[in-house]
Amino acid sequence: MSKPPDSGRRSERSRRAILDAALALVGEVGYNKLTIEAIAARAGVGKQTIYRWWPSKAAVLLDASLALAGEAGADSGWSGFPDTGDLAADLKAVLRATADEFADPRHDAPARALTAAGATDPELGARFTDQLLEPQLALYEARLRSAQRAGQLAADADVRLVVEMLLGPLTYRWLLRTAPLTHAYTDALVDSVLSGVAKVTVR
Amino acid sequence: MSKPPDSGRRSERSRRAILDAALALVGEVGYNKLTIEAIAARAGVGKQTIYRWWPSKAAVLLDASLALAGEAGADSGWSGFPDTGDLAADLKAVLRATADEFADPRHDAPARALTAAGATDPELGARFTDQLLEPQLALYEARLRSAQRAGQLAADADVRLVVEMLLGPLTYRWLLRTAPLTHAYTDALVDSVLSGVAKVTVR
Amino acid sequence: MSKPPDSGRRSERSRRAILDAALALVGEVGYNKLTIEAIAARAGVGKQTIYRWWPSKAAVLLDASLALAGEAGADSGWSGFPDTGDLAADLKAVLRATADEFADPRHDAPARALTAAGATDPELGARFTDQLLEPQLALYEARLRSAQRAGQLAADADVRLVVEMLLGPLTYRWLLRTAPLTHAYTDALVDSVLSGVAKVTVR
Amino acid sequence: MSKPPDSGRRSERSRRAILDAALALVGEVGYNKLTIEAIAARAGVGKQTIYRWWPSKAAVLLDASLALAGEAGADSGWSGFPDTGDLAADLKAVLRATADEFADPRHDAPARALTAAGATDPELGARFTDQLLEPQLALYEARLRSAQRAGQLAADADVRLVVEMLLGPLTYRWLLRTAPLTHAYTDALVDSVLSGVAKVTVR
DNA sequence: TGATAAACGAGACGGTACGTCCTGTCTTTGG
DNA sequence: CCAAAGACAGGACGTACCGTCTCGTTTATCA
Repeated sequence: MSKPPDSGRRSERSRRAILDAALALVGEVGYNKLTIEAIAARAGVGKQTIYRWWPSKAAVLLDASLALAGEAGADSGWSGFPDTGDLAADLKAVLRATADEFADPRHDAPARALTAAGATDPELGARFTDQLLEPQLALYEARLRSAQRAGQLAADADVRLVVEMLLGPLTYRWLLRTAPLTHAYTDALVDSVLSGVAKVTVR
Repeated sequence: MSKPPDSGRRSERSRRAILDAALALVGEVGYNKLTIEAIAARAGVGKQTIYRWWPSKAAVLLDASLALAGEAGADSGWSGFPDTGDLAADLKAVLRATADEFADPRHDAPARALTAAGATDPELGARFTDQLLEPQLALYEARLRSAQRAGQLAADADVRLVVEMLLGPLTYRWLLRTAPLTHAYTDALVDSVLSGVAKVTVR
Repeated sequence: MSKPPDSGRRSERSRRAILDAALALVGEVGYNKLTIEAIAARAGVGKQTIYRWWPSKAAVLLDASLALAGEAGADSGWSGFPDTGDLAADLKAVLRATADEFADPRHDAPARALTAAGATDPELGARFTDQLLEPQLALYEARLRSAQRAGQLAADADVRLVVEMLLGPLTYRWLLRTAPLTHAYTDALVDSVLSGVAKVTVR
Repeated sequence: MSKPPDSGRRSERSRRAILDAALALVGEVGYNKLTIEAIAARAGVGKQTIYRWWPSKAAVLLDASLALAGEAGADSGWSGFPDTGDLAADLKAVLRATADEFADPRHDAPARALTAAGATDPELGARFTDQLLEPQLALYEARLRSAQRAGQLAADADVRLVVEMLLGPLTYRWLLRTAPLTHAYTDALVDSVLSGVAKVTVR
């Protein structure tokens, strides 16, 4: 029966310093060499203050990424998903932006670390998925449903499957580094997903 | 000037024991808690014998997975990729088998571990990709090119992109555990990739 | 310029609870594992209330021992040192009582703790000596001076030295646990101190 | 079932460095502020190397003191206890030397630390007594028995008691710092112990 | 009889050291 | 003459307390 700490007394100053230090360090030394001790030292904080509020370095990084995502959203005024009426164009725009984001080291390092840690640690993976991933996927799904209503997407299409057809290949390339993430690639991906790759015979 | 060890004198007995111990332990305790010391103890081997031949625990696991893949191939008499002439059927069969393999804990644990480690460590990732992944991708590509020659696949389709459209979503679901890998899912994936998801208007 | 706290507002309830907790805990876990945090928890008191009034756990224990000694004195109606006119008998009675007290765990634990702490920390040692030890020694000295006036003790004897000859060996055995503290031992000690151990030749 | 380490493989170099560092540090910062971490750092040794061979910092210090005592004995060619035939003179010489030793900070600090630690920790105390103290006491006892045979000491005197009458008061003054350890004091002590302090009436 | 100021309980904080575990290297020894 | 066994220097782990510092909450004078 360990009692949870009183979050009312929590020091916001320390919380921010820890998240900032974690983000900075994961970029500098990588996830494997990231240590709680180094985060504490960089943040000017006692180790216990980290252990009091987070169960692992992965959890710290998850919160740091959430904060980063929150700021990024606020900064860019990205309230939602574009919906110009042209599904292909909208998807291409978003996938290009996503590819660019993956190319930015500030996001790349923590995103890789979390994805990898989540793949290995189911509990963390669940939190990662729920808190960071799903909200994004929901935006895609909303846009796709709008397209369905507009008659641009097959009415019986599995919206979730379509999202994964778009993000799966992109994530695959990014994570496994099998090839660079160019705009040409994401554009081709959108086209292929929408129209299929089988040879269309005259009917 | 460290001299590379004489691979002629290498003990096959120890090598196998180490790989087996690594596979067993990664299943028992997970990758993060897998230690070289435990592998050595389980294998009845001195630590130095591991350090002599592998640079890291990830490298041990990579070799262990290669050995496992070799055996699996030999066991099942899987010489190649089916080519019955029906592209969709062949892809569905292979993707079903792949999904089943991901569901087998003996493969799941090391595969997750290596994918995660490779995502974080570029050098290991490169070896993982080259030695384990690419050979498999090549089989898909060969089958797809055969389909192109047979007029079942668009002649201008980017074969590599198509492979990623098939394996990307599958890997995405597996790695992030967003949903279970059912045969219904893989079948739907193949269909969607081949025919596209956009509403086909009468032309 | 830190202001000393206002002792008028001091909570007697807390003071007693702290001293009691300290005595109880030193008996349970020993001095080395005695912590201010545990004392505070046991006493149902904030840590600051301890730090406000005592500089160290040793100081707390010293006050606790002083209180204990006060009570013990009050309980047993021990106002002074016996003076029946028979020096040897009086000393034996007191040394027996002292030996018995050392055998009582309620006194043994804090006494050992304070003696040990005082041996290592000169400042604490000085307070321990002045406040607890010297008052007792003074009683011995008074009795011995009375004996000198009665012609039972050599007029030129160094009274302080004699006290140490009585308490030194006793303390030595107790502290170093070289042998049990029996009444036979204390009796023999008194006799030996008074008459000496050298063979008395006929003169 | 933890296995004891193989003492055959022990590094003599590390052992000496640890003992030397412990002695140096206990003199510099005192026993309470002596930390295993500091000893390891000063000795250029991993902490584990200390924990492998000693259970506590007190045990390290005990071994260090044993080594010191061994050297001191070897250095000074102190083969035994003087036996000139004059018991009083011999005892005075040895007690003077003992008092001088207690005045030497190199011996004072570790001796205090061990005595205090042993008073609090019975197991350590037993080792301290057996390994360091008893061998010295045995020398006193031998000299006293020799005096008994020579008719200088009462034949029925408890030799152990006499030793404690000599060392008890000395130790008492040293440990509690009630008064300085002068040669005048040790001389008076010897005389008082031998001839007693009671007024000798004409017989 | 309230106002107000201090001491109080609670406990988060920046730190230090603990004792354990593992890393990767080096050394000894037994088959 | 290897290779197992394992000691070594190093360093991070997660925990326990240190002594300091707010937080509200009692108390308990004095205005």
